[in-house]
Amino acid sequence: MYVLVRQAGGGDLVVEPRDEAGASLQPPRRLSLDEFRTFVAARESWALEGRPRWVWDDTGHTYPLLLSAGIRVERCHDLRLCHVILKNSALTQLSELALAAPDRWDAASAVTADQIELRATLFEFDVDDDHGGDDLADHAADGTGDSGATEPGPDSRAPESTSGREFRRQLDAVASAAEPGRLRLLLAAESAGALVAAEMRFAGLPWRTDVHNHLLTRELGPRALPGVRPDRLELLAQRIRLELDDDALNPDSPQELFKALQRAGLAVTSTRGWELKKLEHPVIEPLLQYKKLSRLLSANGWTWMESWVVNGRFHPDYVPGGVVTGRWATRGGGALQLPRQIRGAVVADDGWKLVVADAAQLEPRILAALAQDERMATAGRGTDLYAGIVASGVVETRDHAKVAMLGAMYGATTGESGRLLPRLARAYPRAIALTELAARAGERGEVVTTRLGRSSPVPGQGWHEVQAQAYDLAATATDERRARSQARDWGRFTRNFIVQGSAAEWALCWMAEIRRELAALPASGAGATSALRRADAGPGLAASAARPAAPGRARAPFDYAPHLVFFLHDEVIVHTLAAQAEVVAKIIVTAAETAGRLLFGDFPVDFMLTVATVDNYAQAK
DNA sequence: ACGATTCGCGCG
DNA sequence: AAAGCGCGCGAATCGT
Repeated sequence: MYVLVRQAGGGDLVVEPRDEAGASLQPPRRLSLDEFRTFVAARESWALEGRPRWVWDDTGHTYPLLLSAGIRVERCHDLRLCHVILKNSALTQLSELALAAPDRWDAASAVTADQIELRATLFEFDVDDDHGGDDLADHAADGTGDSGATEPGPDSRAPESTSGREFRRQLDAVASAAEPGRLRLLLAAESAGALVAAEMRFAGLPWRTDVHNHLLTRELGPRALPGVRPDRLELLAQRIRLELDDDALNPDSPQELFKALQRAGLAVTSTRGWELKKLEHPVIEPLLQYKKLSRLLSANGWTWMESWVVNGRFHPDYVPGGVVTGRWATRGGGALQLPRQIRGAVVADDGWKLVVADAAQLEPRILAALAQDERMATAGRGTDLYAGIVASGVVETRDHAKVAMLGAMYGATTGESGRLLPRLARAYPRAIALTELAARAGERGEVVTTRLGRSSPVPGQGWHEVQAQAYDLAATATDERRARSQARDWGRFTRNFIVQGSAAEWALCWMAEIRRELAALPASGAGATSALRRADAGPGLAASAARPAAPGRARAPFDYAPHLVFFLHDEVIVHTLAAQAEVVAKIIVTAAETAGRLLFGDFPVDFMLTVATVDNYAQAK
């Protein structure tokens, strides 16, 4: 069963039950937020199979509102995210949805990205009453409570909402696909990811600003006024000026620095760290040190801390489906780039633990399964995959195995990676053939598709023009070179797309399973409550252990039950009461196995995890 | 003066 | 051009 949910003005919501085919079961009803909470609670208490899938335009828009009202749902269907998948998927190319002219569902992603400007107003959500207003007027007339007053179904006299139409269009598209099961799983996983993203943002990553400040002070020296370098940074700047004999040099300016390095007789082509590292000169060491520290200051210094950490929690804005491959992106705060240097500031609350889990060599394992390459899968069975490749005698060192594999998946042709590739191809012909196949398709401008059915974008108009130009009679050698190079670029993209995209699907399934199992844990009850009480009573603990609900915010389950707090492509963190850490770790491991089966059935590939139960993130790995 | 682009570097 | 994929972000720099 499905229930369509739309936000109405004044915080009300309009609900409309739909059957498996998307047909209306009851006329839409308008509910207040309180009524809606009761409505949801009743249905979420049903057995899992009976629980509805809540269908709405945009999880990132609607769900935060529900979360702050203390409402959690088990599963949803995110029309915006699912539309993008179905519109582009090679599996639904002939569906009405895919063939339709671009409409507001295609513009939706761009619009919401601009609309949502929550940086300064964490947790202050406005109800959207701009779109769907026309439908609302009709539905509002139905009143609340008197279900059955209107004839249900698409033949209903009231015009169907755009969301309702879109929903049925999406169900039709899925049903028309050759293997609807794959897409169904993908849409469910994508939508579950959207729920996770909203919940993680809502709960936040535990962040100790005092520890962060301590780390910064130790590295940089005490905080300085804006525009002034902290001591240690200034000292390094002085040394750099001295070594390069340039009193006025600003080491932050690549131009100035480049000239100064040249003057000092260093043959550099840029000021990049990796290039400097190869040089011998007294300025190199302080310069590299300076770069490292100045990066820390500008990217994750005190300013960052003050803008992104609220009440001991970092609330990054995750963007599910933000990357074409299906990976998440983030907006603001740089959550996917938290440098190792400051991970020590991610500290579990007192009496709590962080369970940090990371999928080991995820992408090569995904490749092995995609290609049904049993030899490669065997190399990774029960062990580090790269070590397994070494043990099979394919290459000499783990480092070689890794660089060769990455090169195969990214399309490296030169250097060490390129040299090792033939050995990999001999040992794992199926896997390497698959990457080559994907690359060739991309070079021809064709689309490739992930395991569950997410397809790569078609190269833009400019791309085709350049290709066409190379075939013109008047084509110059430059035209041809440009076309070839561009084709190879796109080939490397599609080569990587199938692996990165399928890995992203695995990760979504993994997370969805974790989320579901965590929610199914028996309420931690006495243990949790007493832990919180103790913390409340203890003066030293009060600040972090018992997190009082922020003003105007309902107390969410995340304040006492184990919950996901971070996700980074192939890594998750669960924040949990210490007593439950062990069962949480078990859930995470089992979820990885389940995700593997969901994607690849019985194909015997292991998805190994590194799991660590720690007090702070820096202790993991 | 200000938006767009480039550089450089953090993460997977 | 590091050696190949995908990102976000801040500061410097470019362009108008």
